[in-house]
Amino acid sequence: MTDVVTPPTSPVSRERAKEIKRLSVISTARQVRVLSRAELTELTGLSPATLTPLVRELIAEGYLIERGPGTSRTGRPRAMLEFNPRAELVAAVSLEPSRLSCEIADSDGTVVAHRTVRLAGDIVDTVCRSVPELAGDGLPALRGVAIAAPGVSSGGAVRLAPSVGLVEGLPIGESVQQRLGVPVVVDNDVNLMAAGEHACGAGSDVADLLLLHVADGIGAGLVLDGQVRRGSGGAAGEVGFLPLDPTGRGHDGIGPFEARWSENAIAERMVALAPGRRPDAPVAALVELAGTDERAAAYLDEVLTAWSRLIVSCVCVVDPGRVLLSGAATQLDDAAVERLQDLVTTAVPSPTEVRRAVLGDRAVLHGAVSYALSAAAAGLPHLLPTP
Amino acid sequence: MTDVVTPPTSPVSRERAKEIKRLSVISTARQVRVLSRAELTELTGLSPATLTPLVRELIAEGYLIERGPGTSRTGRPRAMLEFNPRAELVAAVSLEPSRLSCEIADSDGTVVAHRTVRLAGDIVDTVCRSVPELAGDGLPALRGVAIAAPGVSSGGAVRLAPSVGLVEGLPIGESVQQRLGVPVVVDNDVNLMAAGEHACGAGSDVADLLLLHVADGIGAGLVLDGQVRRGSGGAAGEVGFLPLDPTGRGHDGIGPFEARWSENAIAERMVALAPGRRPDAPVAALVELAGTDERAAAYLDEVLTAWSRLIVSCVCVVDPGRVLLSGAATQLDDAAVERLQDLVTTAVPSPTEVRRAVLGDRAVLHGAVSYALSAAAAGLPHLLPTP
DNA sequence: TTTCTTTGTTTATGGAAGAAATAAAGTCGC
DNA sequence: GCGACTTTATTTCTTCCATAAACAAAGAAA
Repeated sequence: MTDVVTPPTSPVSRERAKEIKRLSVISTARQVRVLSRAELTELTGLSPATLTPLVRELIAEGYLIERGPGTSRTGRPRAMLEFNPRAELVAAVSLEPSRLSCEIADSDGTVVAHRTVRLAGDIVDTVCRSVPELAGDGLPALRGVAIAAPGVSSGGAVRLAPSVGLVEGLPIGESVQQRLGVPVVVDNDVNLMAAGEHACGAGSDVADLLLLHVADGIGAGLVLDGQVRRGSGGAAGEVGFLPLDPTGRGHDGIGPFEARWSENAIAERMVALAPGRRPDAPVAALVELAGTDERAAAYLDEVLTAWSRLIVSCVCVVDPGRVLLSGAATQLDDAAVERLQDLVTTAVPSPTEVRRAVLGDRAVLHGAVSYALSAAAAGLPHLLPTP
Repeated sequence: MTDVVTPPTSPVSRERAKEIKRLSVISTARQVRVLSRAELTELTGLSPATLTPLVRELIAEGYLIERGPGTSRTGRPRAMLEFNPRAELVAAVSLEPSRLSCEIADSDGTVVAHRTVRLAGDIVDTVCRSVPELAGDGLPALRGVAIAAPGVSSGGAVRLAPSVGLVEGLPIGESVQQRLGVPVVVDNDVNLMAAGEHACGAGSDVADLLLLHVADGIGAGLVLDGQVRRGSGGAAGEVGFLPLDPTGRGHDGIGPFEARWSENAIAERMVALAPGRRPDAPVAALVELAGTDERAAAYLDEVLTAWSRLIVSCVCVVDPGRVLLSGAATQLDDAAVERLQDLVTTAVPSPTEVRRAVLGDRAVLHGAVSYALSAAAAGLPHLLPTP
């Protein structure tokens, strides 16, 4: 919410109108992938007379590629146009403690180049050197940069930020934007995952979803009405702080709830249940052990109950309709997911689907792509029918 | 999210452009109230050449009234234009068990006419007769109708709906819209209150807020990024179902939490604490009694703690930044509000302001006005997700 | 009065939207 | 194989509007 000063830009200026039409065509083509001018006429509502020169322009710019005539039963065959995903590149930067991973992807989410660098010196500087290097001659096609930071990214408690050297309130996004000249979005990694699953994962068919990510901590990403919602201080989804557990209070960086039910906590408990080395995938190990060990089964049920209360809380507040399990929670098997679904259904006033996220590691990347592309279209009235 | 059959409307057609400009001017004038054409040029970005005929048109339609020349230090004095709130009327219909109250208000929220009728026969029919009657010769200025229904209004559990004779899934909004020919919005009364406080109450300066309404039940209304968010099934804000209380489960129409901490429950407890007749304003009575009676003070603290856990839950999920106390919670005195604020602050990761709502009974009305005006602006038939 | 300053209106001009005619490129019927 | 028909793409032409610039209005200052 940075646009406060009404810029003296007219609402329907010539440039804006042109921009809107361009984006309308590009965005439609991005979705449909291969289509004819006739289809563009139907989908965008633009007249053929408008489209002819516009499409010519987009072909010249490399957004569209003219393919041969398509099949047609009758009449003149449609000259097919194919959207060129390589015309739009996006950089996804992931800040981790002491490392920085950077990926260049096209608008399909196909990674064109990637690199991991050690984090030394100024973050902004590192990003601004890495991205152009990696993009290479594709740099002119760069449409946006999305930076994923662990923890809360803007305002609020920047609890994990110090670990990657972020100074609170440092306008890292703006700095990078000014130096690279493209839109930059900085956000929490969980929010990006939610955006990714919404764009092309387990939530692509709905407008609202909640993604519950279980890792070292527990966080949620919220999509409402097709947009990631961050709340006033960017702390939406800090569900680890939910007051579900009467014991334990205070916010010394970790919420009372997440201390007990995070992947870490489960791993520790697993060591107690099945002595040996700490499992890499503790939840998967727990699920497996629960098939034979009674104590493990009981503990699994405890975990599911705890998570269900988390989910129920979220559902009661925002009614997302769909909840995606991410991170360690993905390791649950079908039976466990179904159990979780039952626990939620009996406690909640509105029908809610619980399922696993599907993008895994690639969720953040897809979210970054989605962010960067929609950042390019930002500032325009939303004119496209949501899929 | 019914996939609306993509209307072949072009994104920047002539009509749309005109409509956008008109709305741009009207909405600016509505905010500023009295301004000159020169100010309109600055604020809307439209050129003087565009404004001259447009303003003339709006004057002819009664939206603007030309006043005398304003004061000016130098140069030609500005001819002031005043926005005429009476040019836009809005109907707010409130469905209650067995009654239906209907108000006609201008865009200031000033009530022009009101009436309460007993609910007999078809609701749609009653509404469609009452509104035009009440509007009288102002009917052409009617811009929208907002219908407030108790409980969840669409999809989800229509728990209170049967009490007002609603059939589940009945498209009451569409029916009225077709017969009256203006945009109609149907929503939960708590959502309308939240919209009202956001438009011109205790939340007019922020983009996000959560309104906690305590009455027979407990419900919350959620505004995120300037819009009321209803969730996928319209059940967002059903905070009475939060799993905060280990005891009591199941959703037989009333959440486990709200059964214990609603106004009703407090009233009953008050009768036990101070034998006599059941107080009209139990929370106010409790606050007063707590000054002298120790048991009352303890109970008040219990209530505040319970409410604070409710608030904390919501804040952790959506981080609204501001929480407004509505309904019975408005009866808290400053000290109690401050206590609540403290309880919330210590348990929450993000700074959050707790204060009383200010519109009281008029919140729903102002919300209805806000809804109806923005529905007219969006040109959307009705904003509710169809189940 | 003259001149200056700001405001509002009117007057060209270019350029796009919209509609319709035209050209293109096939299929189908005979 | 040839013409009629169908659908698609482009071009043409008219109309209308955004932009800009010139112009008129209405007072204040000199």
